[in-house]
Amino acid sequence: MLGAVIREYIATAEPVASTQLVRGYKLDVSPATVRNELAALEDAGLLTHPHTSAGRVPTDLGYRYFIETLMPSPSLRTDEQVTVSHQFQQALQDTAAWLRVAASSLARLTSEASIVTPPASKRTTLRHVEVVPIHERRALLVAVVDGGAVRQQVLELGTATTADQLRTLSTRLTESLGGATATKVHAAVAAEKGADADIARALARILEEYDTSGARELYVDGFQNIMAQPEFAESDRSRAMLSLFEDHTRLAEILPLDLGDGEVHITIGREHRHESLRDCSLVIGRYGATGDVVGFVGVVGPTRMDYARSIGAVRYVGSLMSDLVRVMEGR
Amino acid sequence: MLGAVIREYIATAEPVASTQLVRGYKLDVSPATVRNELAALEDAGLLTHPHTSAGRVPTDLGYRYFIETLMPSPSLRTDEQVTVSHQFQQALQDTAAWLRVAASSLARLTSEASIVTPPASKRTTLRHVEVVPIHERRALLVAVVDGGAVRQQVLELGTATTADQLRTLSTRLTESLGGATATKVHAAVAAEKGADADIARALARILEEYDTSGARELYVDGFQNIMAQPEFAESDRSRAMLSLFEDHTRLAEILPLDLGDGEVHITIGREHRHESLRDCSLVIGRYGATGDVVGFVGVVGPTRMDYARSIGAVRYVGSLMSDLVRVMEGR
DNA sequence: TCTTAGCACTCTCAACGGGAGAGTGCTAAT
DNA sequence: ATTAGCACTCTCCCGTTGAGAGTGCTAAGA
Repeated sequence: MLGAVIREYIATAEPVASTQLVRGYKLDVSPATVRNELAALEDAGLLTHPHTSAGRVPTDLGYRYFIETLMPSPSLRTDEQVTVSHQFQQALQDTAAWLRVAASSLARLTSEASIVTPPASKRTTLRHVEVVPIHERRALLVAVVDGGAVRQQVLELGTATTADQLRTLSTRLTESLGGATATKVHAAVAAEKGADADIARALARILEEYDTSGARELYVDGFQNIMAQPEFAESDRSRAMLSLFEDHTRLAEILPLDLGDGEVHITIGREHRHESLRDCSLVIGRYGATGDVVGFVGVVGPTRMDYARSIGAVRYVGSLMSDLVRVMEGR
Repeated sequence: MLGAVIREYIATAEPVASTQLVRGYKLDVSPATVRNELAALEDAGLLTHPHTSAGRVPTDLGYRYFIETLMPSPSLRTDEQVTVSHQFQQALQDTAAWLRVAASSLARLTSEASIVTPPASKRTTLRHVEVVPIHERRALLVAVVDGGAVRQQVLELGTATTADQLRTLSTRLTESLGGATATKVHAAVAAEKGADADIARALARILEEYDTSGARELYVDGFQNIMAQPEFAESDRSRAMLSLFEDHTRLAEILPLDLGDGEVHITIGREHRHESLRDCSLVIGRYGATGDVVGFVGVVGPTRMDYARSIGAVRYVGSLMSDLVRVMEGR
């Protein structure tokens, strides 16, 4: 019965009436009987109604109970999986596009807003260092880190340096610092002298930036999907959410950093700490390979959301992202 | 007088009444006189009023006239320039952060939404090629292009290859293809054989992607600023705009691709082709160095916007971005 | 004991109307 | 050319009203 109310409410966004349930689900009982049942569910705290003569609406607790005991097992249709997986194949070459593709796939699959963070690692290691000449006293430091991400930085060189010298330097740095963590690179700074120490310091900083597990970057897509929902009709609702996502420093407060691999974490309505997420639910999954490299994919929408679908989509896209990370790790 | 109406309307978002002008600007005439003048401006098409007994509101044409003849010369205060320039200094090292910093600076300066596109070039040249080993049969192709942008791509290698072989290959590719445009790289594909031809093809594709002048990427910030404005109280207004910015393929329709260097292009309300920008104005500037490398910085807001401020901010941030591009070009 | 028909009750929502207030346009006087 | 005075118009707010929806309760029936 609770399932029927939730299904109906998800579809219509209107409070569900007793007669509506009898008709819609061909129940062999009268509306009055249904009303009794609904009243019981309301006493249990799983439903409410906005005013005396309105139909029933699920509470946050109702959704929670539904998800944990009644919900059909979440999975995508095979053809949807194929479509998404195909898009990932296409983006396989261009690593910069992965996160965009993940976000847009999730948004399209669920018709909600999606969020994706880049992979971060607790102990990022350096894979390759290249110093590319720009000018005789200026160069671009390109660092490829474990997981395949590339970071670049402009270097001001103290002395004029030729391309050949830079190439030698690159080779040397890659060999001496390849596989090193931030702390190891820091240790190596002492061994280097003069300008090279500056470069080592810059590398250490780059690695450290990756080590901070809080995501500094966030890919959001499909925000307009949820803005179209009636619960966001007043623009200050969506504005509050948008401001949360535009301010990347507050992101860590949302992400379930202790999430296990392959698990999906769901927060519903008032379970959130943030006032602005009061009427929203988050479905967040973790991706990554060894447990060292970790990123998040998720879906944001009104509490009235198709949880089975969202969970299925988050799981699937998360698994695809994990595959990509594994590819970049050389497995 | 037009200036006074516009100033007042920008500040209050309410239709401006004759008495309000007399009081606010200490005019030595009666409200009736002001009304006569306002009526004349309305006949000229520079003002309207929403209904008979309401104050005056500027028309798109009114704003246009204001900008072109009456507006105070747009520039930022020195301390604001210093603040922004300082933020750019801080981000100087991390090239990936430039665009983010530009977008957030613009948003903060103007309290509007800001848009920034990455620099693109009509004839991108290759600066450096590096093939980084991931696995014995898999590598990461890292290409540094003219302007300092870095693109990466996963390569499946036909045969097992050692790190040393890849290093030699990188050096050879950098030397033979350094400074080459997409077409030249294409020509070189023929000369290469086997797996190396694949790599060359990938490089050519990367360069071509940069050559398409339409921006594929867009940094947006401060969207919540304009959502707070009364003209966006109904959420479908802002939703329409958001959908325009989320769909990057439609961006080229907005950007004034033929804009001269250092110029600022302004479109007001119904001057836009897009229905969803009907009540918005865009202030867009171009940045870039030689004219080869080109990107856009801009501000989006309601037509009721502080144009002087927006133009000043766009000009200044644009010039800072141009400086950065010049740095990356080695000058 | 469970179900259900019947009915009173409550609350929302849309439509209507009137009155206050704001601001204009016009006219006539200076 | 300016302006005082005034009628006119339109919005906005507020209270009222009636229809409609849906419930809760009660009492009768299986």
